[in-house]
Amino acid sequence: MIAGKYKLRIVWDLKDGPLRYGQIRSGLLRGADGTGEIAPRELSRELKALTQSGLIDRKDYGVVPPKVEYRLTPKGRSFVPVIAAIRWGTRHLGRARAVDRSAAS
Amino acid sequence: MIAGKYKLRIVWDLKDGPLRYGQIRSGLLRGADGTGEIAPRELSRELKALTQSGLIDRKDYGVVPPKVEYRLTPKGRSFVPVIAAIRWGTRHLGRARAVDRSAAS
DNA sequence: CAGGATCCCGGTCGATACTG
DNA sequence: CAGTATCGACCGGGATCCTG
Repeated sequence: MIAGKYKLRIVWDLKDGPLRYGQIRSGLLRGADGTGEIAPRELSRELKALTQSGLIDRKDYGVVPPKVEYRLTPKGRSFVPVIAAIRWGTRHLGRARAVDRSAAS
Repeated sequence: MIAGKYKLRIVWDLKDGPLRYGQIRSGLLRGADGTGEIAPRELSRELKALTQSGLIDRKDYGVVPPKVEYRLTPKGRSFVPVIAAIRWGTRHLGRARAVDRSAAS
């Protein structure tokens, strides 16, 4: 259900409110230089999978230029504490990648 | 660090005490009929990775026939609650595989 | 008993180009 | 802006056989 390289990070990034496709994409940058970002195809697939799993919800505003927002469903929100636990663990076990701009914890 | 198909289950199974190679293997059976168990190569690799990550500890008794025990390190033990959180989540989100013989929770 | 060696399949993910 | 289409590399993992 949460398999995939970005699913956890996506859900985590959505915990503070809805984000648009491009915003999610920006949040997943691997390098500060912009190289090696997530391929649109990949982001699209992960979002689709998360939607089908019922963790997130897709809202298409049906306008041009396109505007689509993704937000957590209740189910998705119920999963956030689990991710928090994972993050807590990883932070204490070394290895944390700490790609967190929200200065939580 | 916990990537891999069996790592979480291995750590989880070790939470109640040390287990020998064969015991871990038995605990990972996928079918009750014994078909499709984990390949020894795979178990070996996951155990090696977990050892290098410092989550488990390998104790070789150096006897014949071979006897090797694996146990959690403090670091590994500190990770158990995280797995518990994951299990809690999955149980509440559907999808739980519930391969649990310890009747916990 | 606890692994190592070998072969190979399939899924995941990356890069690039294109579009309503 | 929010995706799709296409091609291909990587590698996790399965099956089987072998060994100190």
